[in-house]
Amino acid sequence: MTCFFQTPEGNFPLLFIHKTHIPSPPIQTGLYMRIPINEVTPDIERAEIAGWVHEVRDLGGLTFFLIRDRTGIVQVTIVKKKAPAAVLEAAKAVSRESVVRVAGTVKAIDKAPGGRELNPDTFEIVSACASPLPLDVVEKVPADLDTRLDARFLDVRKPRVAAVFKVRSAVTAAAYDFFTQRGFYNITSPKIVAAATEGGTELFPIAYFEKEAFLNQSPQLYKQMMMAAGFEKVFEIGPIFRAEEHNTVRHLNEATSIDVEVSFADHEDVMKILEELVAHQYAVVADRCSDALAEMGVEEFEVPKAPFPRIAYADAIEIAAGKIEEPIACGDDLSTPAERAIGDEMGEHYFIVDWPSAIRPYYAMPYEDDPAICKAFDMMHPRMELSSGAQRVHQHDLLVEQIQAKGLNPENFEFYLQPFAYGMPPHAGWGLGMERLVMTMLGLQNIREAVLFPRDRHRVVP
RNA sequence: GCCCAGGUAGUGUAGAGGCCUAUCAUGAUGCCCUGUCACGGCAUCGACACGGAUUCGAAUUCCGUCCUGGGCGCCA
Repeated sequence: MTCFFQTPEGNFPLLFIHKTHIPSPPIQTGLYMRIPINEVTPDIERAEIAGWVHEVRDLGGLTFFLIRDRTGIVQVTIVKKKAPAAVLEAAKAVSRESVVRVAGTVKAIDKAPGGRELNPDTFEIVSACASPLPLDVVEKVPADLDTRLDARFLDVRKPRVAAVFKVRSAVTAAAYDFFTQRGFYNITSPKIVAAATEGGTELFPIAYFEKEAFLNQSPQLYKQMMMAAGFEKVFEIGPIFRAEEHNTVRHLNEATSIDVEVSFADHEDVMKILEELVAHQYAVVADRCSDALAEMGVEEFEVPKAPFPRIAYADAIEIAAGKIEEPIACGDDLSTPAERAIGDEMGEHYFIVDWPSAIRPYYAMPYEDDPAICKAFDMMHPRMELSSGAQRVHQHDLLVEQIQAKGLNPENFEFYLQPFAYGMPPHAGWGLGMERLVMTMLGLQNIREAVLFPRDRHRVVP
């Protein structure tokens, strides 16, 4: 028997609406007529909710249940002397984290969390939860990250953990908005590829029928092909795979990349797009995710302002040399301590520009007046690198020359080089690491906390 | 891959050769409790990663294996 919740036409309660959620009428499905828990307010008479048993406090004649759904938590109070026998029976049998359906009258009570509680005439166990739980959802006892990831579906039941992914969802949505408004085409490139045309990072080999194939490390080459195709402005948000055996708090073997490529543009043009995107994503989170931020205990959420400062690679090296013990010179890659030292000095998002051509990929465009440096850049958060990009070499012959200069064989780059011989416009682009963006935005200590199901050197499940 | 630190009830911990029939908290189960909000009280349940060595005696020392965390390296 289902209890129906009557809502006056056009008069949905608005008191406790989270900004992250769109106010919604009762959700009628084949199974239920329920309302989100954050819309259970003192000014409605009846409510039917469905959710998980967050906590139980049994005082004898009086039992308090905290019931949780994705929108919030409400207290359900059962008075032993007054409640129907069926309610008492279910309330006695139910275990924590079971799914229940509860319907009854809503009362305004100061003593209850949120100033309201539900006195049920219906209390139904929809799906019982086994015991003991692999981890404590209420967080009276903390769990190690490894334990949490092993039982991730339970871990993200914690409102504090779920908040990370509400923010991540908003960050993704903000990017789609941003690019769509600016006339970018959204593309999807293949993740199964035949060869490692870029060199550098290691690839995961896969079995592809009778052929050898790999998981793609980056959509880079495909973005560039779409420049030759005349799409002019493209973006893609998708997975990338790196078979590096790294073991750090800021590396993943499967990550999400926000990738952009723009024709008739140079590195400065796409840096502008990048800084404006990041500022926009922060602004959207600040505007729409205040509840999620509060849930995580983020008190000061500063939206970075574009433009971000630019610092030349040579000057960055100088800063690092003055701050760290190990020797560092022009032409070196930035070590982790060097990166951190420069970040401390800058104190905000910034770009490192004018990199030596020798330590950037062959497709980075050298400066015409000084080919020793190139039009490549990294976009940094004080804690780490978030993005790298460049104006690309679009001249076929120069590209062949640069491939050879890196000690690579142009014959292995046939499918990459072909578009460059048939009218390739000048173009520039970048890739931005989604997980690092969310990690630095929220001050997470480990990048794995920014991924639902992280893939690292040792973890392939769940 | 290298270096460091670890692996004790479901979860998080105490433990430094005999004091361990292993601490505390949380949890689960039972009983008491009508306004809790980390509810409270009483009782019960539940663990030394695996293999080997040293020793009269090992959770504790040593070796190996597996696993975990952190730092570094690697990283279009």
